[in-house]
Amino acid sequence: MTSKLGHREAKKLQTWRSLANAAFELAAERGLHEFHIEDVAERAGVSRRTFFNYFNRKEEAVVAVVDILVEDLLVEFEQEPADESLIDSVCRLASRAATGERGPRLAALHELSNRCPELRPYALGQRDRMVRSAHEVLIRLHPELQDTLYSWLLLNVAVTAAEAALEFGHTGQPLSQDDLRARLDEAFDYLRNGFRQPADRR
Amino acid sequence: MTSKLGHREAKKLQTWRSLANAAFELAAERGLHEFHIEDVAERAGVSRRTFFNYFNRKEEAVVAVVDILVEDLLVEFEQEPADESLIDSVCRLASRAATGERGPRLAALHELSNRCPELRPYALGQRDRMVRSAHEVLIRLHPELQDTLYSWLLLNVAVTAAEAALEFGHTGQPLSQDDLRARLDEAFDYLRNGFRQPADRR
DNA sequence: TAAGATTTTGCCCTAAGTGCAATTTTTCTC
DNA sequence: GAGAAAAATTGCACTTAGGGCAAAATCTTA
Repeated sequence: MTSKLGHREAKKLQTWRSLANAAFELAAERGLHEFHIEDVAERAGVSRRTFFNYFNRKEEAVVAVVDILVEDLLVEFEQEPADESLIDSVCRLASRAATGERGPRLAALHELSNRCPELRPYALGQRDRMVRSAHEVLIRLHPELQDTLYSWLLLNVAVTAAEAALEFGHTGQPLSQDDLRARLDEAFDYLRNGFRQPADRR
Repeated sequence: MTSKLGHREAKKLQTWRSLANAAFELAAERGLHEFHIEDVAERAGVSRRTFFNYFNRKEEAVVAVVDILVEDLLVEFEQEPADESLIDSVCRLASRAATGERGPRLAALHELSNRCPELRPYALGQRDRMVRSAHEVLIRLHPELQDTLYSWLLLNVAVTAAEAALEFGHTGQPLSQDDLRARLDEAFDYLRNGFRQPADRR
């Protein structure tokens, strides 16, 4: 990740991460409106003006933690066995995204954007960028799928499925890892076999 | 729509629409940054302060036109024949959303949010709210699907399909109605029959 | 038509957001 | 390793967003 970066770029990445983490923590602790950009800068050990060199608004910084969480996912995705069914690869990708250590932090952000409606658009923007990055990787792995509806739909649908699995328990308490995996399996079963009426399938 | 509203509420709706339209027009004419909220208020014939009684930010007002475009769609959706396959209903809903007179304006907003990255999060937020509204209608029609992954996934996937069909021609010129319908059919074919590899299907 | 409820508006203040130039930090070259 | 070049950080100034508050205007109801 940080492997081949000069000192300068490493430091930039470092402050970027500090700012993103600080913003996320503050939002999680106090709520989106109960802190100022100056607070974020201070916690990140940097000046207010510098914050604006990295982000345009508070909300952007808060959701940016997702980038930190998923960057290694894309690397793993790029190394999937090429002979495997694409949908299996994507399914495992989505599964890894929603489970493991990532789960709690993603869920926290998710809950945060439920509590603060102003945050939601930016969370969605983040999701959108994530899908596009994944799509680029996918096209690099399968150039023959360039400009096909299939590739784009598959990824969007996979992320939607993962989200739905995450969000589905509207009950407040987080899902267990097993429950989450079961939901993901259900969702991907629809993807594999088509959206017939649920009644048809039972 | 406007049928059973008192004079007061009708007027509120009226100014809401004026503001949304004014914001959208200004954004389309000049670009998102080349006008101020004061301009929106002026064009809508209302004070600057009043703008903030309806929207929190410029971007919200710009994307709000979508609400005006889709409100009648949901009414139609609610009146679908109950004995029809749900996926057929949803498919027709998506098709109606993307084609006809709505198409150009939705495409315009879409293009606008490509030109102005700051707008994109709010466009996504709008889409999200739209899906949720549709989901509420769907649950009213099919209460047995409440709290199922199926209903939520189906709708998300349908909208994604419609969007992908709209967006897919990245070529600048808008798609013909026939092309668009063909893409929608392709997308919904995946939904009906599952996401096998494209190669498996030909 | 008068009292009550709701919306609009103006005033004012804080914080967001940005250009610019000075300053500090890193990189490059010899 | 010293000094020039490049890039990042910072402070300062200034415009606009965003929103609280109370007065004015408008609508509703009896």
